[in-house]
Amino acid sequence: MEIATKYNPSEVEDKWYRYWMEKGFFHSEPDEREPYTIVIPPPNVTGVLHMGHMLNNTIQDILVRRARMTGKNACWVPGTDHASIATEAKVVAKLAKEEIKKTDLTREQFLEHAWDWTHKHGGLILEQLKKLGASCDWERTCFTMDKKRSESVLKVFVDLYNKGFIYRGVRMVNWDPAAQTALSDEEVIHREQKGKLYYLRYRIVGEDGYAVVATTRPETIFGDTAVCIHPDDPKNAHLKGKKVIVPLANREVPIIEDDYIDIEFGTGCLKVTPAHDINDYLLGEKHGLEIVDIFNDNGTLNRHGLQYEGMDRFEVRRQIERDLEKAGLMEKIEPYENKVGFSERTGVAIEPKLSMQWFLKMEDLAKPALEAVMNDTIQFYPAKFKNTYRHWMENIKDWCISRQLWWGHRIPAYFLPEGGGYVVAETPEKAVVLAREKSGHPDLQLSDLRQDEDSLDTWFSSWLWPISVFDGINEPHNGDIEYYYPTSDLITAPDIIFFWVARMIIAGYELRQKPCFHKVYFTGLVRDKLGRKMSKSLGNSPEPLDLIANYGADGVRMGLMLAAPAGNDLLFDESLCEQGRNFNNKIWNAFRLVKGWETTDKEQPESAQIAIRWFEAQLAKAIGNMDDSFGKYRISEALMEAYKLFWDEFSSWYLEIVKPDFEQPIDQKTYESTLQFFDALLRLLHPFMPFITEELWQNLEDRNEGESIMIAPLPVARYEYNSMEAEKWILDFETVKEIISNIRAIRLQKNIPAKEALKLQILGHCEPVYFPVISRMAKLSEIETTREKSPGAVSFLVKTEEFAVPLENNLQVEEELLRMQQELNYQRGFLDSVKKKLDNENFVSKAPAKIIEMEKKKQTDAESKIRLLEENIAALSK
RNA sequence: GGGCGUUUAGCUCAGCUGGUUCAGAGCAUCUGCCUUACAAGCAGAGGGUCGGCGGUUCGAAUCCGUCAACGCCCACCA
Repeated sequence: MEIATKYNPSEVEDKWYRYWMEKGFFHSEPDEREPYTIVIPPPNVTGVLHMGHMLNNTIQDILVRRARMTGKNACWVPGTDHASIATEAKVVAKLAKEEIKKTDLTREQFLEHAWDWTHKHGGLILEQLKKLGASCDWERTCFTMDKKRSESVLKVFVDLYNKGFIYRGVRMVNWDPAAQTALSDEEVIHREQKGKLYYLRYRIVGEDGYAVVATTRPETIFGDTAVCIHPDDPKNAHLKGKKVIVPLANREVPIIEDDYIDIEFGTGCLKVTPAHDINDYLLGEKHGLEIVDIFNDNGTLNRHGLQYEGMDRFEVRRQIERDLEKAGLMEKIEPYENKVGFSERTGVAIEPKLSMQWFLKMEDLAKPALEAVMNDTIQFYPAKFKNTYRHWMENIKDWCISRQLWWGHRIPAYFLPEGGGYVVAETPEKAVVLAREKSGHPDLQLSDLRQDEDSLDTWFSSWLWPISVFDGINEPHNGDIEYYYPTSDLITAPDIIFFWVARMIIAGYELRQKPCFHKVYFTGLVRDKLGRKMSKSLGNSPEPLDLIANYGADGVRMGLMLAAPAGNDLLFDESLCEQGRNFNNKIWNAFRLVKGWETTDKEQPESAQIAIRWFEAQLAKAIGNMDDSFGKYRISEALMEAYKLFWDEFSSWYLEIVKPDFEQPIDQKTYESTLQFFDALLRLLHPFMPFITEELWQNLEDRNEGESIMIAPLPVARYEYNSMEAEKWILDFETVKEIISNIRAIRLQKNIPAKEALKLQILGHCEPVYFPVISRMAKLSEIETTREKSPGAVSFLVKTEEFAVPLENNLQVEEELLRMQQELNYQRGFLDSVKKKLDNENFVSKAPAKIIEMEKKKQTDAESKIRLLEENIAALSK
């Protein structure tokens, strides 16, 4: 069979993915096996794959594939999120290009456009995941706004409303003037801003002079309804009880007193704008101040802004600065840095705004969810996120769940024709029934009711995800939810710990009285190799599908996993994919070698027997180490274990030992063992690199239709983890490797060509059973056990045993002497330090016996090494 | 302003409850090899006073204190 010298991923990836799909290997149904469940963090329905998705989904796929191979019934549920703000913004932008304004459309018309857009661009990201090899159960694909999920959302809303957790009220909320909707606190990002601190003069009514007020937002003066000072502030005491005139607006407002004021800040005078600042709002409430809202929903000033009406808030700030100066009402301007909130989605500065919104009371709901994480019912990896979580949960605020958007789940509240009352119901039909009851009008019709215009925060559907994907809200006792819930692992990024993770846990306990998952693995952020966040604007994010095209899906997966210890950000560089690709190639070539062998019934060489015995032990150890690493979610460590096992132990040592001479056949026994090892290695590697392992596994032996490595069991170790016997074979072999490496080093130093066979003299002890291996790997013609080495032989020590390689005309005696002298000096120094320790009475009396034993062994070893070196030096110097 | 975390080889990171897995791994680097599985490779080698200072201890990368740098999260001082 002719096989190319390089692995070509593109030739096999699609083929095997199709095969897996056709055979239904990804699909799961409840059965008697233990379930292993992951729900995907649903990406935005119209989003495209980025490196964060690649990382996140690679990890999920590794865990799912591994679980499947350990005999669990693995189910990975995929799906997408309707992403209300993001998607609505995209649709609005698209309409704008067609010169259609959202305000010109009815809700129904707009939604039609939005669904068109969703159907056109939606789900692309899921297709991209298939290229990565994701073994999702595609038959279970969900969308947060499909029928069942939408019904679930409404049902939960009604349920929580009826339990008294949901209320409606006027509150100060974060207003996004671009999206023109309220946002939750979590959707606001605070950033340090270089701005100015303006000192404005408020003329005192009835006398000369001013109250000087410091503000960062002079454009809000039109909303001022008071100026506040500290009651104990001597420098502003003269203002007590007076009134001042708001500059430009020429309105009189009272001076009020409150100890909320920081006397030291600015002038100690605060302008109070209850409509546009949360603190001012609270002050206003306390002092019964009027509330003047000066902004339109889009961030321009309304009629209260007088001559500035219709201008944008920032434009007004610039203009008002000039106008105040002109009017002589600007005392001074200082540069100033403060934190300003920005919309996570649209990036514009948030406007605190009073408005009527729907809220979810969080305090009681949060309690069991906090408890579950604190007592490790739900475990976080890494655990440091427990702190973050606790802090948030202990200070949790009510969740503003209404959004002034159309794309989303419309709030199922229906207003009565008169009196401002409303009813909450899952369907309009039920609403009518309730409305008739509530209003006392039995002939009330649906057309008499007006449904709330708002829709729900996207996260109000995402937080149900682990339940809703199994339809556990609509059908709380169906077979799927009973079997798959609680889910096993959640793989996500820490930036949505509050948005999503915490709220899912809350929902899990409130709606099912159970955790929604057992373990949460937080991935790091994917950064570039300079540590910068990958972003479109920086242009430093590689295109995932291009990477796959260049390095193969397996190569990219490995590149990501090599860089990704749990919880740390990973500095991604394409060279990591190169390393992944190289590894693929290594596996490929090992396969070429093994498959090229012809077998014979001749006897098995001793060296092969030794190699097999050793590799079984090495394999067992690696399997144990990998189990251990997976148990701790140290996936990159598990991968590195497999990587070294395949490359170093299997390829460089095992295969090199058993490899027959050129064009010679191999004995049947060794061949079979080798195939078994290869099979085991492929299975160990399969979760990391599904495609190449399937391709090679299918060709390693004759397979039947319907067989696949992805449903094969993981290899079982022949020895128990850390078994003494296996340890001995491994340790012995380490010594053998060291002997071989020493001989190879001598060969290189002395410039002896590979073809020239060398002789080895063993002066110390070495088990003869290893002679064939040493002879073969070091290319020896003879091994001799002797008491005296040949003159001119180069000697070396392995542990405390001496070996020598006799050389015909070794001219570099000087060099040899120097090397030995250096080694001697080192050993003497080492011996001194050990002796010093053993002479220290404190050490001998306080250290444990085991440690003292070890120190004594160090001493005797060093002494014997010194003796040997001294003898050798003396002999050479003659 | 509070809280958390990081600092170990050129780079990315392991080193759990102090002692032969104690100074490690991968990559990169250097040297020699185109040795018929693989140059996307093989063989060999070099490289760190474990951020600084102080303390506890017979013994500290590991525990404590302190300082420094960086990162993240939270917070309504205009």
